[in-house]
Amino acid sequence: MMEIELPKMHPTQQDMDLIDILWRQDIDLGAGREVFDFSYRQKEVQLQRQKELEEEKRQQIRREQEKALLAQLQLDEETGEFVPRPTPTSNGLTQPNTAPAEITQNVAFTEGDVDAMSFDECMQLLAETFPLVEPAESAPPILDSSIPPCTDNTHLTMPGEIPMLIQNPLLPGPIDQTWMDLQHCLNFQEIMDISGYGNPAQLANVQDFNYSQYLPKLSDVTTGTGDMCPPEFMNTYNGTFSNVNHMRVKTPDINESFGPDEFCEIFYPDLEAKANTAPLPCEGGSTDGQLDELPNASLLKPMDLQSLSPGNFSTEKNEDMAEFPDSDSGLSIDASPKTSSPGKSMHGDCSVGFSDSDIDEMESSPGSMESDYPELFPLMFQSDSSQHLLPEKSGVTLVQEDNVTQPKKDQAEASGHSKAPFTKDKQKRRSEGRLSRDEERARALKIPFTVEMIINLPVDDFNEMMSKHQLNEPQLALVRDIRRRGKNKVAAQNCRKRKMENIMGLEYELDSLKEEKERLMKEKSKNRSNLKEMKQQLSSLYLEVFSMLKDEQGKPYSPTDYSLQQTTDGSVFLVPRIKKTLAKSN
DNA sequence: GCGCGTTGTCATGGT
DNA sequence: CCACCATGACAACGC
Repeated sequence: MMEIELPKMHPTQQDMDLIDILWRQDIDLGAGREVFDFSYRQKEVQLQRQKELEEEKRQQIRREQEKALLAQLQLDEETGEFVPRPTPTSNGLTQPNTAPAEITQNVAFTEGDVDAMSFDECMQLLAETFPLVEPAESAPPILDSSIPPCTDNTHLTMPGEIPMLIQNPLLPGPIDQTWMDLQHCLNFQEIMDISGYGNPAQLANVQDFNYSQYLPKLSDVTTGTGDMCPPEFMNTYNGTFSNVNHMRVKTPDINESFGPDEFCEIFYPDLEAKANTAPLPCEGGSTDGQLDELPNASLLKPMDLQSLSPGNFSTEKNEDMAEFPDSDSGLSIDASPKTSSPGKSMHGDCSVGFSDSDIDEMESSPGSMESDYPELFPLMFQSDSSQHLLPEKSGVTLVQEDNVTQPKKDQAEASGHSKAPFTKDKQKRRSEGRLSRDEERARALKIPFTVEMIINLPVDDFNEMMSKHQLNEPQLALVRDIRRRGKNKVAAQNCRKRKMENIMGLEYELDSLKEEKERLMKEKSKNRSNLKEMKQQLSSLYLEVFSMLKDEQGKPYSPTDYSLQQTTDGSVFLVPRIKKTLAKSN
């Protein structure tokens, strides 16, 4: 429908299907945009009466022209439609009312190279245009099922001979208006979009396409609208048919056998059932795209990185030192500097072991270590970047050189240590305890840098800092491992944050897609109901037109024997259906 | 003691 | 080749 809002996000296939359907609906139903121009239609209505007067004068001339045109048509036995013949003939086709058996349906109308459309084709077109309702809507039983569906819905053209036929002045004004309404009904959904559903003023002000020139003569047209049309349609066409309401209904047979309801049931026997049960094409369909509207940006906004302020470490230093943790992660103090994996280098000759007594000793006098190595402190201020990283306690952890030569704890020792009874304080601050592990190791190896510096200094500064100190292999290995672990820890934190943000974004996206699906489902349901109503009104109008068509004997035309065909230029033809059966009998 | 979440760490692959 | 980053996997820890 016109009120469809284009998805803000990337259109999914489901969206595109629906849009395509609705787009075709607007185009294929055979009306130009000007049909819905209210002012244009008003102007046309005013001109209509003048044209009617002129039509009276031209009626006689048009009759003769009709004879000439019909003479150019020949019966196609396969489709029962008129086929333009190269050379005019003198048969009785010029009087279709008197010789209906000789009128045939034009097969060319149904094969795309002509623009005439029968009512059957209109219904086929509707069924094809709205696969949501029914993918392959069966033709009504009373219609010629052999008529192929019109495949070229948008570019129907008239053969060269047909324009001569449309000059036939056979239809009085009311029928003319009725046919305008019929075309209007074909575009009913567009009308509803423009003026709201069932706006009688709009519906009545349809433009004059001079249909009356192309319809067979209706010398005794009567109206049965009061019996045949739904109340809303009577309201819609009160103005249109005001000049013929006085006429007496003379087609009770049609009313009885082809009332609007019955007619609709014939044409759309399972419309409602299928509309309710037809699987939704979007069910389970992809819902790709449409994500632009998702405010993922805010959700995915990177969180602030965890503060790496060295002060955090300093505040816990005493506690951590008091409870020197296990070295399960191991010291990367391998004899070989190439070995960077602490777990694999645990058993190096440079490993440092810490006993509880050692821990207590370090805890007892942490500050004394700084005083023992005062010459190392200036290093902390070599670079600007390192200054802010300097903890208030300076983080310099130095131990006696002999500790370096002590056997390093291996993994088993570390695990055994971890299984030793922990104090409650340590259990509270696991992270700080883990973080202090590297500090303790650095202190054990007398690394003259803080862990924060080791981790956070840029590469150049870090290398410069390292170059200014002669560190042995265990110290270099430990520094490298501390830096590696520290950076990896931050990376892991960022990675986990991103993961959580992605999860949140996906959850939000899922909610948005669910809402979009629900909205589209409601829209589809509304479109289906609108289509159903449009078809019903079209059927009613079709029957109403038939009720007013009379032959020269005053007999009504039967919808079972005749069908109405309309061209894109508004020309309407009354074409008999019976030729198909005759052709089959042959 | 078990389950679950958090955190640190390692291994690995990519840049 | 090295440094760095990203990430899965694992283990320790805390609740």
